[in-house]
Amino acid sequence: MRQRDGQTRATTMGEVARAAGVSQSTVSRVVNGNPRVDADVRRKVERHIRRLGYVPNMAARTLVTRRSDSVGVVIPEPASRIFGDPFFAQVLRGISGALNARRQRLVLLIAETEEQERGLAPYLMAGHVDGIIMYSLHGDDRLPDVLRRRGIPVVVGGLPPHGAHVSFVDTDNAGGATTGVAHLLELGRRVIATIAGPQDMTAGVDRLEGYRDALRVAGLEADEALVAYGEFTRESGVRAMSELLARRPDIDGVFVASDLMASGALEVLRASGRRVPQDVALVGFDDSPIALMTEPTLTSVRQSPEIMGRELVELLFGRIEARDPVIRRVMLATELVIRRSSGGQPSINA
Amino acid sequence: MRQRDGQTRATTMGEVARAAGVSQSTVSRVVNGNPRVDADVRRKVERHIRRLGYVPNMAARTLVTRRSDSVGVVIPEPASRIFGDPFFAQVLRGISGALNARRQRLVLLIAETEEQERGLAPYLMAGHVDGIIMYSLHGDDRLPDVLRRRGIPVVVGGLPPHGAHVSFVDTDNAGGATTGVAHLLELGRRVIATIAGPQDMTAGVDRLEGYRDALRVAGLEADEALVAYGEFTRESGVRAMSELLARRPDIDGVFVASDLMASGALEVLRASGRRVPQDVALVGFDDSPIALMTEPTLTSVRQSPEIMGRELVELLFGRIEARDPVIRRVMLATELVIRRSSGGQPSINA
DNA sequence: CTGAAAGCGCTTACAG
DNA sequence: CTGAAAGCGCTTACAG
Repeated sequence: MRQRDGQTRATTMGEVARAAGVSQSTVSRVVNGNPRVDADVRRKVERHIRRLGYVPNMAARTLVTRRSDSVGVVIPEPASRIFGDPFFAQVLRGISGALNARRQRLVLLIAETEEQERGLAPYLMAGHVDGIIMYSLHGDDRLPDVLRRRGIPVVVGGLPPHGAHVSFVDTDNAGGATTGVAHLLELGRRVIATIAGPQDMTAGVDRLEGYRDALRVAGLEADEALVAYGEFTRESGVRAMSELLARRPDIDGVFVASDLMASGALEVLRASGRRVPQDVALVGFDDSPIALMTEPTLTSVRQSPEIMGRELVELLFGRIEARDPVIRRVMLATELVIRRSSGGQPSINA
Repeated sequence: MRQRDGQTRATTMGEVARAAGVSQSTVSRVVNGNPRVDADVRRKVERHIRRLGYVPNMAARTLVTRRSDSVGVVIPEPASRIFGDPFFAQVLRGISGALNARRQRLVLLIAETEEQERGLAPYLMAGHVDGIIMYSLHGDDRLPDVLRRRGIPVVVGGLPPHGAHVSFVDTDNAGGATTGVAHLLELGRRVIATIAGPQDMTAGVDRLEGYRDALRVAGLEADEALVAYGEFTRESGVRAMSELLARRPDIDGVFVASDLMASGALEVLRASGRRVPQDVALVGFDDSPIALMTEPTLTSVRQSPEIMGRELVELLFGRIEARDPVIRRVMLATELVIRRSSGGQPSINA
């Protein structure tokens, strides 16, 4: 049915019903796979649905069922990180795959500023999504809690900075960092610096804690001159490594809280005339595709962003479907992948 | 209002109306910023809206206005590429930013298989989105045309493989490739190979054509032994470079149709004992963040994925709002950014 | 400027 | 197994 504006008006359920000589209720039952429909009637209705190109109107359905079959994914992160760091895309892929399997849609909501994030709240509460996944939370982001209080199912990737009143999936950041630093210690490094992540994110805090734990266990005293901070970007890795070298030129090992920052650190080390790993051994975090692109390739703590995405979806639907009020915490293990930047014995899976 | 299941039932417009002692029509006018409302009445209604935490139900609104205020973004691409190649995220960012500015929502639809893509059609036609953006099209993807015939506004990133019946934004792939190869020629290279992209994508075809044009203009004869094909992934770059070296060990320049493939090619060149750029000069395409991570850094043809994203949104809303039936083609310029992998005089913007 | 009423296209008891 | 009817929460002529 063509209208003045060239837009094709969609066929309605009532039209299908009339064409097939049945009631609208029957068409609805056929469309929704209700088994209590006579096989012949079903076939007839299906034929007319195909012939007329009928597609159910989602808005009408949502209005009555209160299910939109879509999930909002909120990433409060500025441009600079989202498109530089493979992590975001990988988590998103995990989410997308799991959602596809459930025939649910993904509404992507990137909030580059706090103001934009605040603007999201009304939308998220308007029933356009059945549940919400957030990840890469900063500081005291109140949105998860606001949504939860509204009764909207929400789950979070990464331990929320101010504790969790919602279910979340986290990586064993501290454990992973400890393993990375322990590796450097085993290789005989003794002046081990770290480039930590942002301290308003638990991933940043926990990886730094893991670094400190490993040194403490090894009986090495903590030296704040060996700690520099970045924002999980390449440029901040460049800056942080320069600072560290200026403060402690005798550094012989560096644990960097992300591969992207490690790639920046590597550049600075090389520019300073140091050989990696001979003079300075380097360990990154993420085991992202970047780890294979640098020269030398990066030893890195592998996390599983795709699995995190998948688990977030499972957790969310636990809440949505079972109305499960329990707060669940899923912790994902890490694994050290040894490559050339540390000079260790390469892993099989490197 | 708390229900049995702990879900908070949303306040309706009627409840706000009753509380404020006005009609539902008036509340609707206030919510939608209709100017024909008495200032005092408006204030009173707004107070009750805030007090009750009223948020309009999108499904109900969509049902009558036929506008969902959301846009579907369809990327028909397997996992391997989407999360390895910064290009996708960058285009997405451009789209997301432009959509945010218009207060429109982004429904992300990743189709990893043709079957999944087919499954998208009913959803896209169910009125859940006001328009559709597709990019990274392969082969004879019929979806844009199917949607167009349904009267659904659709625009495409990259020239559609089988010609365009829809508006699109494309990069000057051929021109960019020609510039890249001309750069190698100017540096005195004479045995210039190429790693082309997939030939079921116009970006792949056009960049190869640009390579051939540049050689033809220079009076060099075409040699198919100098052409290898990849799929815009790092691994395919590794494979293709190995093939090329086996066929023509005398190669002294390579134009690679993407930075990700170039990073793979670089690894093979280095492993073969060749120095880059002294023995083999390398030019990539994209000027993605990867170009800065390799050693040496990559000379590359810069394209503007974020601008592509933004332009796609503009084009789409031209269709949606003006019911503009004209097919528009937007062509984005490229720029050669010279870094160390080609051994040329570095650009200021490198 | 304001309100009563119809209608958007579905689903879902309810009755048969 | 099938149908008539109510209702989901809005917007929008229409009348005043």
